[in-house]
Amino acid sequence: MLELAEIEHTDRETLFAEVILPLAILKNYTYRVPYDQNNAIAIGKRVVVQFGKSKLYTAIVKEIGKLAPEKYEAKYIIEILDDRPVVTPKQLEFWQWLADYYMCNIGEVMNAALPAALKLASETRIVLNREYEIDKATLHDKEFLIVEALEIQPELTISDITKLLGQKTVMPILKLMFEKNIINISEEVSERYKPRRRTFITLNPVYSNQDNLRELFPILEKRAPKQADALLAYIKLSRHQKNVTKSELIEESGAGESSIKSLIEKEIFLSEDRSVSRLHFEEEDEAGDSFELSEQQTAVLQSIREQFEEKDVTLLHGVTSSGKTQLYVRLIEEMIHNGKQVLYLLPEIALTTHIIERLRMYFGVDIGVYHSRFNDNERVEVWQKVLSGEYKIVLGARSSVFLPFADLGLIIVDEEHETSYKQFDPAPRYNARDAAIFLANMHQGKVLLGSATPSFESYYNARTHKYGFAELTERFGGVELPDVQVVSIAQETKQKTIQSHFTSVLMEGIKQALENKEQVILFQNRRGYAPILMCKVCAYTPKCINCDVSLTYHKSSGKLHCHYCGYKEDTPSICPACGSTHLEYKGFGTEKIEDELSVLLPEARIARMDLDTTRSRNSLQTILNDLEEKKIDILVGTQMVAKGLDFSDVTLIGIVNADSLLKFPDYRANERGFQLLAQVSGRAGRRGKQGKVVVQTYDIYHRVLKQVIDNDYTDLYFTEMEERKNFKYPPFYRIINLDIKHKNPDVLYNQAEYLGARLREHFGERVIGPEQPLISRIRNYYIKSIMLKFEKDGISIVKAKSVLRDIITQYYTTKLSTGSIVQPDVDPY
DNA sequence: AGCACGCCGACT
DNA sequence: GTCGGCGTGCTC
Repeated sequence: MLELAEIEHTDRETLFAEVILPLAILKNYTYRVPYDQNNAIAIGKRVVVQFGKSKLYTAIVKEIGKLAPEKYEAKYIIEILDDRPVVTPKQLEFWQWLADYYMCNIGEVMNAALPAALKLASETRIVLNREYEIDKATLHDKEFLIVEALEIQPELTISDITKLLGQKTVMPILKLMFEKNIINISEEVSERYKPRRRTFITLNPVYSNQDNLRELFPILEKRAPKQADALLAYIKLSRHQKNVTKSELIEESGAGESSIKSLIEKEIFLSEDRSVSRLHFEEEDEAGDSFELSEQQTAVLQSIREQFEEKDVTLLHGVTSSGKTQLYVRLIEEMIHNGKQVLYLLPEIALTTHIIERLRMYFGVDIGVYHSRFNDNERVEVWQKVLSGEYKIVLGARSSVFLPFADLGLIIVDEEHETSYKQFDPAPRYNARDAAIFLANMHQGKVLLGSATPSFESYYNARTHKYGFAELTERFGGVELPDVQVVSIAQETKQKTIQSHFTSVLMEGIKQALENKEQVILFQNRRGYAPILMCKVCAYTPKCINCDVSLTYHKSSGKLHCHYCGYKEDTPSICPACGSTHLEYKGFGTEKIEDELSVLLPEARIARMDLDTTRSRNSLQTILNDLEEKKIDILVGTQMVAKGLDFSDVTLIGIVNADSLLKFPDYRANERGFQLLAQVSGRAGRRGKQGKVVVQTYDIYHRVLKQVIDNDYTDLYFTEMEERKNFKYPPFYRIINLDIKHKNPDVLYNQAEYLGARLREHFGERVIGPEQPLISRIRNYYIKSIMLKFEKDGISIVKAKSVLRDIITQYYTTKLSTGSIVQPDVDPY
């Protein structure tokens, strides 16, 4: 196998390219390079190949060689799509590492890594780009044909287009049309991420001279009184605010849009369109503007720099609002100065306009932003700009570790403990935080992990000096930590002071906040209305027909929903088992909280934020806008409200039921519970006013609650670590889970037992199970799981994985494995 | 992932 | 007697 550069005068030679196909298949496949393409082929370029009887795929060239495969006749590459490689050799190495580490196929990694528009396949659907006005006169014949066809039939697949044009090579045409923005890839959920734009009005500087202004007034008053009103309103508004928007001006003056337009035409007003942050951050921005680091921040920054001298990874433990972002900005600045690239990773939900604008403010517009709310065109654009080196800084979610960086100096992983960094379905089941560490290492760059509540793994690595460690203990600008109050649900129930799900303490707090025109967030970690519908007579509960779970009642749809497969059915009015009409809703979710609260507080403006209300287009931004504009008094939400969002006027947070956070059967329950509670609590309070958190629970003496009140992370850490050690859990042990699935539970039982036995032959006591998971059937597949616990030293994890891989491969060759799926999950959550 | 080949049930 | 169900195996 050789590089292009080594190949000279190869016109006569036959070259073969080993390619990666975007499929979950075990091997890579070798294709023959057409003679006239010998100079065009290169590693990292995309090629179109036929795979199987009729399918065309975009594949990536992994290696180029001269030897013809012995056992088969290689097919020809149909075409080479790129003039320059779109994937770098470093990325290919990274892909291979991910595939090995997370025990999946490199094709699956490719699938996750490449934006859809870079891997057009024959079943990819093409649509017209509605944001582009097509001038048909400029189109070539074939482009014209495609556009015409798309006007009749809004979606065409690539094979449709092949038939339409009557030729096999359609990709170059489509590629060109894609680049000219004529067409788009059809996506089910392509939600264009639009920054909010506002028109700002300023007075022409000519009129800052009082005399000129005095001259202007009488003329306007006479000829256009409305315009004079607008001008007056502007002067009034600008007296106490820096920026005046057009809409504010219209509202204040009572003048119409047209009056303002004429003033702009007369060049009395100047207008400018600017995108504005969706969230209120004036106070924080002020802190950012002055950009003076506190004494502690300066010391910590210096300490991080020193630790980077010796260590590749440093953990920054900083309480909420301690100004971690300001340190990041400093470090980014230094890296850019040294000509290196920086990747700033954030959980998806925390990627709001605010943080983007803030960084753009510091570093100008050359910041790439990459997340799933971007449509595919935009994703490809970011990809290309990272590849060309135009973007030095990328701000992105999990998948941005896949961008084609050339020289990464630093990766910042903010909120490093966030479980959303781990992808669960589909493969690759990778953790972007851990992948980032490997990626940085490949570039000889550094990693900074930041969190107010670090994951135990990272904290442990820091304590054992594998990672560097730095700590910010003061809240920036002296903002106080909120006052956390634990309230007993049991006691209030006994005293009958509880109203539906709200204790008197919480209720009083809400009323107080509403009176003060402050905002409230209520947190309930369950969506829907009621998780269980139960017959009072025979205790029957409706279950999902595909999964082993009870159905959740959703009042908004009036139906019972399955949260695992999406199945819905009508709510029965009589019990299907015994015919009784006494059906009762048990438990409660965000929908019910919202509902009951609106009865108790009819005048309050209540909104809900959970998966159901944010699924549709722009709905997340709408909710955030409404909150910012004070159109919402109380926001009821799931986890979502806790993750990285900052609302400056929220003074009260209510945890409706803390027990559901702390009592689930998982060794991480306490760690997660603490993180979530600490995070939600961090949302309360603002400068000059201490926030308040009310935690409702049945178990007021729960250890973790005390640790939350005291904000004592280290106490949590040490108590939990003792258990982790005793029960052989991370960070002392590495875990690999095997999920075995089959449609028939009896067959599955035998398969799982067989696999378990085979594994035990090699790994002995390290094998736990097979066990029945909490939810034993999803989407009609029964599930068994086997857990493997490997001690950190004494066994090579690489070797163990290779043995494991062999066992799975061998298992698939046996007749017993028929119909079963084995899914490894490395470092599961 | 697709698609074809292949072996058992309800239909013209 | 055939159409078609989806189980299984292969794709350079």
